[in-house]
Amino acid sequence: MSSARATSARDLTRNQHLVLGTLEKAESPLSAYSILDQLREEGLRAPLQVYRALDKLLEMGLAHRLESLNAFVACAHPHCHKSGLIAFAICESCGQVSEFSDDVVRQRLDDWAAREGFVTKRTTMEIRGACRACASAA
Amino acid sequence: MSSARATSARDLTRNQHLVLGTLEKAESPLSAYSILDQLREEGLRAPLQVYRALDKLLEMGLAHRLESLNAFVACAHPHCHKSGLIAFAICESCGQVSEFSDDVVRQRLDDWAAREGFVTKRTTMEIRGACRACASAA
DNA sequence: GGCATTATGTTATGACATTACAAGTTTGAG
DNA sequence: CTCAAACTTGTAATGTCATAACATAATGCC
Ligand SMILES: [Zn+2]
Ligand SMILES: [Zn+2]
Ligand SMILES: [Zn+2]
Ligand SMILES: [Zn+2]
Repeated sequence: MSSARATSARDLTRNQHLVLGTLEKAESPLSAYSILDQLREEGLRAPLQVYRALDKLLEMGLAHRLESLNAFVACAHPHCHKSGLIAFAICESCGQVSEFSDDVVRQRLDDWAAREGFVTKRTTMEIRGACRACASAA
Repeated sequence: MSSARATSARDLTRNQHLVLGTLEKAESPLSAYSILDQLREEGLRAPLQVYRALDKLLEMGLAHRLESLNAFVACAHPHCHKSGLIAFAICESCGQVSEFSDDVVRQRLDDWAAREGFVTKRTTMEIRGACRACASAA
């Protein structure tokens, strides 16, 4: 099998496909358990089924984990993650998440790491606050 | 009462003092439950006693929460948090945490927020990897 | 004292994540 | 084809992190 959709390195399994679909339809980050609840009628029953799918999706760069929320989102830019450092702005009012990157920031952190001899494996950067719409509504 | 130690705005309560002391003695971030375990002999019994103390310590800037670990550390620079943005480098091998700040990074994020109309409340920035000692040992 | 405010103690519960084991699928060597 | 290795899935139980709800005690102001 395996026809068109070359998502990344390989095709998705059924569970991975279901989980990613749920994340893509959502307007806000979802916890693993709320993903599970939305997929009960598809036959999923245990948290591990979701966590296993999420692990692979994170590896492939198709989803991200928001550490400050213990929640997950589908990647907003599946095709351009060259930067290597992604930042998230999370609206605490409406839940919307914006994904962006900044080469200057990446460079400054790389410089710091080089000076300190620190070998970076992964960086998380999360800005919490209110998006334009919610900020002006308040 | 209340003599010398003007930690911040006010003196610490007994529980706050115990929790902060535990964090300061630790060489790595501690979870709330491991703080609790270390304070059983001081009379603490329930998670909430620790979480309440931590909440106040975070407010006062005497401790920080590491979102990517669900753990807490004592602040390394209690007297100079003017920058408003603190980054943490966490060694996944030895657990050591370095706390630093970078005005250029802060400025870039402020600029992004200004462009987007995003009102920032709080920013977390955590670099995971290996410190110099552990990286060269490996 | 009387009353508001703040800190504490205790139990129960909720939310997030993993361990351990069993069973089914796929794939490819022989 | 047959068998076994490698991988994926299913399930139950457990572990870890955090808060809700309620009761009690100390503190400070009038
Ligand atoms: Zn992305
Ligand atoms: Zn919003
Ligand atoms: Zn600090
Ligand atoms: Zn180290």
